[in-house]
Amino acid sequence: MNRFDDRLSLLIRSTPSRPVSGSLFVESNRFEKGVVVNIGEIARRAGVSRSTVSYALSGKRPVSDDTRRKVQQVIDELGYRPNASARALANGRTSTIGLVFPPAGNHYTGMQLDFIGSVVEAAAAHDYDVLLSPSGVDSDRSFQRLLGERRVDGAILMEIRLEDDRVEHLAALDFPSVAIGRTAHPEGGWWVGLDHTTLAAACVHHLADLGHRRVAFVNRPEQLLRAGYESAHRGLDGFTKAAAERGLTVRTYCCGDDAASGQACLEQILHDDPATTALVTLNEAALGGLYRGLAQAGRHVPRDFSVTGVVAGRWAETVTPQLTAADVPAEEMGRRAVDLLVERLDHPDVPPRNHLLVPPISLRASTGPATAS
Amino acid sequence: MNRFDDRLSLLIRSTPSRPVSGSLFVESNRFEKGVVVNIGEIARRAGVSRSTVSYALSGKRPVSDDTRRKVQQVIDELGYRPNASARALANGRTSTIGLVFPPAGNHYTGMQLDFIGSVVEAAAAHDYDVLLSPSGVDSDRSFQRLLGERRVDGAILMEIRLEDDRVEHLAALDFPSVAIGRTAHPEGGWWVGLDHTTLAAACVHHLADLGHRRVAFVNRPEQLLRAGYESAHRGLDGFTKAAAERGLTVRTYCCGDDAASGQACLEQILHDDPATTALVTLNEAALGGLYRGLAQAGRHVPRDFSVTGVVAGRWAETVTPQLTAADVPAEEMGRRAVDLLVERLDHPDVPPRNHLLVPPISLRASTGPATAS
DNA sequence: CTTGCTCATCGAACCGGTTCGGGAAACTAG
DNA sequence: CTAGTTTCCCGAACCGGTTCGATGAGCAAG
Repeated sequence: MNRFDDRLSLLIRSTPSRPVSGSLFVESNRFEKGVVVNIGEIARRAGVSRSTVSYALSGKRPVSDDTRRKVQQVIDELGYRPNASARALANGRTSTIGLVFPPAGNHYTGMQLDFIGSVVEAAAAHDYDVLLSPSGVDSDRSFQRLLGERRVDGAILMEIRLEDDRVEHLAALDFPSVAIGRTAHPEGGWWVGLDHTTLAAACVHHLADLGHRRVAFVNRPEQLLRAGYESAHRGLDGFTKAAAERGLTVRTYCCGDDAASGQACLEQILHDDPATTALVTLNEAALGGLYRGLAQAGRHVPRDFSVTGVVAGRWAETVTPQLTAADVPAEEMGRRAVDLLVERLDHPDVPPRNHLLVPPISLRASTGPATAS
Repeated sequence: MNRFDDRLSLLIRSTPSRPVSGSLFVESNRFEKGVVVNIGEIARRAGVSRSTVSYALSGKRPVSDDTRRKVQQVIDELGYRPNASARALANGRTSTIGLVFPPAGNHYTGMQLDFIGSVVEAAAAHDYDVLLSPSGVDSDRSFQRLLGERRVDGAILMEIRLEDDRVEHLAALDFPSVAIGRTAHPEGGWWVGLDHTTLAAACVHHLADLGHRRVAFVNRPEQLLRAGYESAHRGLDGFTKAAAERGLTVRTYCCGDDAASGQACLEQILHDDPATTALVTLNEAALGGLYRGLAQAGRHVPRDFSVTGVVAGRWAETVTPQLTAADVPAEEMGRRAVDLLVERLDHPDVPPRNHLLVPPISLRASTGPATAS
């Protein structure tokens, strides 16, 4: 049985399930009147050659108005759309970008969701599709597929580590990619970053200005810190230095990405130093648990205890009282990453560009002056 | 300048940026020793024909051990991976599934994130990639790309409406797809659904059993209800019928997908009927706001007021007190949807299958007996 | 009536795989 | 030694587009 028979049998098999005639689905290019609709069929019906159809569509060479109209009419009639694989094979571009993020083993946070959403929308605006690749490290199979099999024109990397083999690898290959986050040596790279150092420091200064002297830092899980996640490290750095500068007494904690861990972490904090009056956190997912811990310990926020940190704005507003925090502009970051990548794809020779964002602290309701103890 | 020159210029241009020699990246099949690595190159180096290489890889015809070893050795040496577009063109399968979800105009909820994550992981386990398509309705450009241009082998649809043109369209085309959700007439379709009717009713019975007589229902945004979202409709139905059955006094509300709307909604509830002692919600994103509204009204949960609903478990545990709720098994639903789709792709002739899930109510800390008023 | 030029179109090659039919070599049986 | 099988591999066609060089028609200038 050759390939065409196979195609026919497909047609025949599908027919009984629902009559195809009558309802004209312009999107189908397989079931139209029992004919395979490809560029050759369009050419035949329009009475021109395949190349003419191609040029009529792409506009890369002039085509007379008459034939363009005729071709367009046939295309509309049959609902023809050029096959993406064939096009990709011929011109070497897939019109797809890869979005690389770590697998969900460690739960997704709300921030990641915001990134994904904004990347998809921004990509759609540029006529790119987005292929998701759950790859934490360079050697993941999914990552290999993306690059080795040329499934995407470029990639956006999330959850960057200070030493990130994925970033280095792509840079060495000169493969078009943009990182959401900075490695330890971001010079000459393409990325969109958040200045976690400055933001964490700003939180410390905010609390110090309010008179807090004993402050805890709630970081992402230890496993991520050990893996070298940049936000965890830079945030910790900024916190530590600013706290030293202001002469604060501090303790730092790692905390799992879920509510239960947050609650446990808060209990630990108050156990280690009951005189603690404030905390700074990077851990969005633990926030609910931290609040719960405070409530159970009888500490009222913000009267007895102040909470702040670096969190996506949308989630900071979910808790009660709303969190005073440096709002992670996830939507903007995703959009900018796509814009950079598209620019890089369109102009392969432009020098690397990047954006380092430093959003201000949004004053909401979770911090207040330290009460004399 | 013909295509090969173009390729060469690419090579040349990329060279100065970083020396390629020395570091051997087995994933690259473009920059290896200045030679394009495709199946022909493998064949030449192994001293066999292209078809032999293909058969050695696919195993669709026997190949002698000697040549197989030789071919494999060359492949390993050069880090060859077959081009996905070419393969897709030749055998008509892209090894990609499309995940169709509405654009973020209406914010993403945590539940959607869980779906996306689990679908991506399950797909990876079956060696499929996932292409994201932000399409609410049939006519979206992104949806057209997916199908018309044959970018995917099959699709998973999220956020199903009772009358959903996307579902009907795909069914009419016999295009392999699985819905996460049920239309009004789900018979004979492929889907994974949640029995919102039963779950909402279970919430009502739970509250009625605790003695509550005046109960509010907080639904998804009105816009979604009008659009016909199945969860909003079926949930409302189940709530209304069960409440009638138990003789409860009820009011139903629509509420925006964010904390501020939740707070406003709760104020409205207490304004409309201050004697209300409990609510049922489907609106995960508003949950934080509902809690905040209750706190500000001086109603303690669960002593003065009970809250329950249908919410992804992970998010029910984020609020304080933790929500007693029917936990949406998002992870399981995503996984099952992928399993069904893969089955359908592998065996085009098996009859439609589906799963209707009815998770139990998880008793946590947000409901309690009604206090005599 | 040629020559030269522009414009519109065509045919063929190509992208990088898969698949089918056929054929040479090796092996078996008579 | 010949005829029939089996084993392994090759060449060619094909998937559905894009792109390049060539060609012929139409037209203006000489």
